Amino acid sequence: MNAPRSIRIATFNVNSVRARLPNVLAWLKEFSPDVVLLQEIKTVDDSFPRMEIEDAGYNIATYGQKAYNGVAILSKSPIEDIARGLPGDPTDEQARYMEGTVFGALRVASIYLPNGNPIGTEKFSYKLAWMDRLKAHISARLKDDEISIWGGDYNVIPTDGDVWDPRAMKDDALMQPESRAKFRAIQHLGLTDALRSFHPQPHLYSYWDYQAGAWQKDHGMLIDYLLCSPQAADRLKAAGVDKAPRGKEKASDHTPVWCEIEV
DNA sequence: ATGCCAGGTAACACCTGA
Repeated sequence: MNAPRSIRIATFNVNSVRARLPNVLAWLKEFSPDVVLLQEIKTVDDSFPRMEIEDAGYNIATYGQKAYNGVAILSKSPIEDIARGLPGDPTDEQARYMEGTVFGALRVASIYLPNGNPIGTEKFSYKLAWMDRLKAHISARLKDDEISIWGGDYNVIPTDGDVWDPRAMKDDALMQPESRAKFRAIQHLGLTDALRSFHPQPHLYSYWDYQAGAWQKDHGMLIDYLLCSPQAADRLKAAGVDKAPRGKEKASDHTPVWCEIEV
C-alpha cells in the first residue's frame, strides 16, 4: 500500500474567471490547493484562460456557458471520468454542475446552485426543483461508496448563525424555510459538512456583498460548502475558510472554503 | 422602500447576482 497523502480541496466562486485571473493565479500560488472547484466562471469553454492556469500546474475541466453560471475543476492530478450537467431535467441548459475523479480515488463535484431570487417567481421554483434533482443524484451516487465531495456555492443560508443579520435577509431565497429544508434533506442523506466538523461556531462566512461596505463591516454569510460522503468524512484532517482573497483588490465577493483529506 | 457594487453583453442601458 502507498503511504497516505493529504489532499487539499477548495471551492471558490470566482465571479468571472477572466476578470479574476490575476487574483486566482496569485491564490493558486500562495495557497497551493491540490484540487479546486470553481463556480461562476461566466465564460464559454473556449474562452477559459486555460494556458495560464495550466502553467500554474493544474489540469482543467470546464463546463461553461456564455455570460452566466459555469463551473470548472482544477487538479494537480489528471481529471478522469468527467460528467457535465445535473441529471433529471434534459431541458435544463444552465451550466451549474460537473463531476470528475482526481488523484485516482476522489470523486468531486463543482456545484453552482441557483440563487432563486426573487421568491414567488419561477426562479425560486427552479431553485427548489434543482435541489430536488441534486438530492436524487447524490442519493444515487452514495450507493457507490466512493470517497466523494460535493463542493460549491449552495446559495443557501442554512441557519440564522450563518448570516450577519437574519432579519435583513428574511425575504431572500437563500434563507426561506423551503431552501433550508431541502439543504437539510441533502445533508441527511449522510453527508458531512467539512467546515462545520472542525469549526462549529456561528458567524463564519464565505461571502460578503460588494455593496454597503459589507466586507469592512463583516456583514457576510456562509453559503459555500464542502459536503463529504462517509468515506470522505472518515479521511477529513482539516477544514477552513481562506479569507485572504476577499481582502485583495478586484476580489470576488466569495472567498475559498477548503478541506484536507487523506487518501 | 430603494440603492449601494460588480461583471457580461452590447452599446452608451439592462440583466443578473445574493
